[in-house]
Amino acid sequence: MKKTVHVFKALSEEIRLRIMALLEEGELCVCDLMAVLGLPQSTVSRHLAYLRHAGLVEGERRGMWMYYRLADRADGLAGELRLLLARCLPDLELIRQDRQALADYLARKDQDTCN
Amino acid sequence: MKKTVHVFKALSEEIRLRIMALLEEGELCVCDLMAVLGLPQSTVSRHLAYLRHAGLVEGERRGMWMYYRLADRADGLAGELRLLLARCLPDLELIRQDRQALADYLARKDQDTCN
DNA sequence: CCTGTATATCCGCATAAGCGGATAATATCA
DNA sequence: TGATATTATCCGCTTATGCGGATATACAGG
Repeated sequence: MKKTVHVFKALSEEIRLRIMALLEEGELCVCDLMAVLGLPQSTVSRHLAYLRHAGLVEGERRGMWMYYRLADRADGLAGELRLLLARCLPDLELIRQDRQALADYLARKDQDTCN
Repeated sequence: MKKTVHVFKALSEEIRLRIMALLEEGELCVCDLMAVLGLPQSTVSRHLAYLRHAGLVEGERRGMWMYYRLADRADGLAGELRLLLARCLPDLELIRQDRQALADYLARKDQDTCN
């Protein structure tokens, strides 16, 4: 029961819902999320840690970067909630804005790499 | 977005999840929930108010009693969450115990009425 | 009205949770 | 090893949340 409550708590915060929606687009590192959300690093890392402890997200270090993605083998509740979020979050204007900001950011990032 | 967060907050509390599971069995008044959960009246009423404000539950006064039930016309998110809870909550031992306690309580109640 | 019952709300208190700058830990590269 | 970049954690602070006794409100019956 504690675990169930913890999963719901993890999703009952605006920034964490926005992060979940962004990770739905694919894995991202902390600095990607900082740039798109416009939030300080400690805030982003803290929320990612919360989501990770709830089993909703998993991280993998590659070099200096920590890449986060939605947890693959999410058990019953977490898995169902992921599907639910995928259906319901795009209804929210702020979520759509974030996803557009992510697309813009990734385009800019790729372009810079070519310079 | 605030509404979405509010709905998740409503479900990220043990007592409120237990209440949701009990109301899945049918409408109940505050004193029924007090008896089954073994909690003081102010605590039960407060949690019911929280669930009501989140649109997950609705109440109807009949005489001296307020009967609460799961909200019928739950919109997108609330509706999806109700289905999800119906699937996932019975996995939890505490929830099954509560439902058994409810069944016992209702049986006793009916019997007393016949006296 | 007055009394008793059921429920909602108020209140002060204790704990939890979010914030973001500061610091520590980890990794890369010279 | 030293300098730099990325991320995690610590810290003090503020706000939010839950608690349950006390009080207020709503209703039924005399």
